[in-house]
Amino acid sequence: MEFKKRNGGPAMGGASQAKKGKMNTEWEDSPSQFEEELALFDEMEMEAESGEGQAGHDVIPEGDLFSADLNPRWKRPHAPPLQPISDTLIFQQIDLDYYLGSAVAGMPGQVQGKVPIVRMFGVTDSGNSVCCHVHGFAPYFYVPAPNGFINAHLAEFQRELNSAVLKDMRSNKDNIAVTVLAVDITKKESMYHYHGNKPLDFLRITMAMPRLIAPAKRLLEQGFKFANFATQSYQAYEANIDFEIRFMVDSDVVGCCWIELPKGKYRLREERSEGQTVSLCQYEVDVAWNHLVSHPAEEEWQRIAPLRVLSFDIECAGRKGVFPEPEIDPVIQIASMVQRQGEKEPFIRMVFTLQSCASIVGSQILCFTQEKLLLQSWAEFVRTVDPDIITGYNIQNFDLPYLLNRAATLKVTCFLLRFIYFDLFVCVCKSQVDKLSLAPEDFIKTPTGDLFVKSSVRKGLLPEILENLLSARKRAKAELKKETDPFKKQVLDGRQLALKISANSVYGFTGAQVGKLPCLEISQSVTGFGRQMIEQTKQLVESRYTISNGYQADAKVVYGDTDSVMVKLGVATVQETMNLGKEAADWVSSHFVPPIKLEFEKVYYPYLLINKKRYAGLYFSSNAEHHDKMDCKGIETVRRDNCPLVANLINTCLQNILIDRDPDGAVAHAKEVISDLLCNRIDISQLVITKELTRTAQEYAGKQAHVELAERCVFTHSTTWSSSCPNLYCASLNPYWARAKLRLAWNENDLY
DNA sequence: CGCTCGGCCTAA
DNA sequence: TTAGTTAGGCCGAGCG
Repeated sequence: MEFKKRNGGPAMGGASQAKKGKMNTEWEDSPSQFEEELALFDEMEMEAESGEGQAGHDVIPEGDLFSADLNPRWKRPHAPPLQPISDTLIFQQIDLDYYLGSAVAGMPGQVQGKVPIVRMFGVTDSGNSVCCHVHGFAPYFYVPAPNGFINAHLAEFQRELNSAVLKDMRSNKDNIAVTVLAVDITKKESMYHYHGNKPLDFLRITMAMPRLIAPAKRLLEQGFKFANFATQSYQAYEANIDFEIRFMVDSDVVGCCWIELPKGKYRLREERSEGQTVSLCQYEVDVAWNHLVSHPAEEEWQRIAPLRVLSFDIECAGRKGVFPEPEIDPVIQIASMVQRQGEKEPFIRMVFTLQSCASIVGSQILCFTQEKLLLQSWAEFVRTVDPDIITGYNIQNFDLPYLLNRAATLKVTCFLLRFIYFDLFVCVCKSQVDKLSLAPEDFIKTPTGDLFVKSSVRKGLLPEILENLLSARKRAKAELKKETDPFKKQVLDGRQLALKISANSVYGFTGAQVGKLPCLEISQSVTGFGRQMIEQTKQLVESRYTISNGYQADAKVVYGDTDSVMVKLGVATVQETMNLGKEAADWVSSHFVPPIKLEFEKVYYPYLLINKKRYAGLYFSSNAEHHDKMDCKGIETVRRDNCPLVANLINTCLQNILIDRDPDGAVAHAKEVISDLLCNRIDISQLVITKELTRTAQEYAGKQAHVELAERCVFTHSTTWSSSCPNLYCASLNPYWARAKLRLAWNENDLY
């Protein structure tokens, strides 16, 4: 479940990112509009419930344990009987992992000892939960077959490798008898480089369990001998593929896709009492890996099952100034909401509190006199609600571990919830050009001198992946256009964005030094092409858009970085600049080989170019009458290693310059701020930003810290004027702690 | 004072 | 066990 793995919330930088335990000493929020809405909601809820004969109160008297009978609506929908012989089982898979377990009778694969079993958790259209055990899939990798290797050698190779791996084991807790399940010969080509479209013999080596892949690879690479073949090193291929991923690729399963188990092709585990089932799911089934059907996420298979999402947040009674510790500080409140995927409102809002608590609008409250009962009861609540997804702000790093540790400290029995806690390119070497007798028109040389064969000779793997991604995005965009349901629209928009990001990231991982598919030639060639294209664009634009060609001004490329160029076209209005910019982009594109093209993106007016990777400007994209925003790149205003005083000052000065067109006003403002600083009229919190400062302030805890910090800041500050450049104004502050150097400099020539 | 280096953060 | 990249600006520290 990806949602659970991630840290929630915005990045705030540094160690203080970790969620703080909250103190319950003060209530700072005043009644808000949100609360009024909740009150309204509550009234409606009351009315609805009284019709069903529900209790009207929302605060449950102290001491009551949560009971599943409290509200039957909270339970997952009843699961109708399932007949594997006549019923097809279809569910959306939301989590996938594997474990080592005993083979199940009637399922394929090894029978003896522990075998790897893939486990999928999912939800049906009717909201019933499914745990599906998938049998018979084993991990494998490849090595090139040595010269002279024939089928008759397979058995000997397998036997030798098997005993080598067995001998290599330090202990054999699982009593593994067989390590190498199979070896067969297949025709394959290495993805790296072009080999003249001639697949070679590779040995596909299937192991009994995933953790045997690494030792087998190591033994083969170190030098392996069998039969009459000399000791040699075998290079392993695809030995670094995670078992889950291997399974997903081979069975066409992708994240959160829909899975179909055809009738008659799976078994239902029924006897709960005999311990057959291992999960709390309503249906627990076994299936052979080659019998499950995975549906590509297109059309109706893009829908989302009615997943149950629990979000929660805990409050601890911390000691003053100390981060709460589960061994000491009690959990005093757990607020939980549960919502079904696709519904607008949560159908459960529950607050579990220690001691009494005022009524909270919109929520039901359970009060406890003992913390132990609170935790026990909440665990029971979660089991009843049976969420598919558990989420919350940083719960993975704070709330969940805290609850588990606290429950252990208090010796709460049955707290341990059954959380799923989730336990190329052508695929050329220069020396090969002669060998494979490639004609010059068969390959191209990139700006970095690397050679790639053209797709007419052999289409690479990466172009294939990219084409698939881009065409899938095209389809998603087309569906988005005709879709009217706003919710489905969101899903489709997310899908097309994800596909775009995936396509862009293809380049990224070829540059990774340690990764699944490193290829420096590709990443360097990509950047090389980028540089070349910028250069070409500059030549083209500056040669065509000139006064002598009848244009208003000589165009000038003012700035460019990696994949973009800023052109000063010299026309009077933003609208004219947009028109000319679009025309120029199309014209330049016509000089590039498709699908490469130059796109018009935006107009900056005015544009303050401070340095490479540092500029600001008013950003116009669609409407020439109004700028969308003041865009700042790389400047103090967007950097987090400056105190707010600096960012605010620079921001105001930029507004003066760009929006008000008043550079003198900017200087005046900067002088005023410096003067305020000198006269100690600046709020110290404007200077507090660095981690060190924040920490120091916490240590002092209280006003005393502010006084001390203020004294030190004023004591250490100094100002300097630059005599050489009247437009450069500089003041440095507190060199010891806060990086608070103010700098404001511009040159009229830099303003476009 | 000027230079280089490492640390940090951003652009793309 | 776990991992996208390079280019580049600015600051502070250390050195001669």
